[in-house]
Amino acid sequence: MLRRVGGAVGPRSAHEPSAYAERVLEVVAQVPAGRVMTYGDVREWLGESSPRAVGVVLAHHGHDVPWWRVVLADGRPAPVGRERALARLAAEGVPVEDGRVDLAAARWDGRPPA
DNA sequence: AGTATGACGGTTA
DNA sequence: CTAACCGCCATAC
Repeated sequence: MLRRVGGAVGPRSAHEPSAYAERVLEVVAQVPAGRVMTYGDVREWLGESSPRAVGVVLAHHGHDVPWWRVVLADGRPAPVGRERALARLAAEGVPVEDGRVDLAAARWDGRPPA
């Protein structure tokens, strides 16, 4: 799992992600390349929270996780950095059509790829 | 401590 | 098919 990237695991900045936020980041970090997940799916994995909360967490602490693999329920990337996300997704081989990910084909069911 | 905001989702019009 | 509204809940101020 992707713990801190800054080296030491000890004391970090004052704005350390809460346990809840880490849980969200954890899930997103597990999404394999070439696959995507919706905010609602992440929420389902967590068993609680709400898609909005997931978005807020990613917006503030998603810098270290493949946030572009988390898309809206309709298959479109989040409004912020949508271009960047589409480029990344396409590069990973995710089926994208007219700015929308083909969820039927790329939606990750949470099962290990291998 | 209370209020406002936001990388959303689903329903209704 | 598109547009608008409400509900949701952690985070920021």
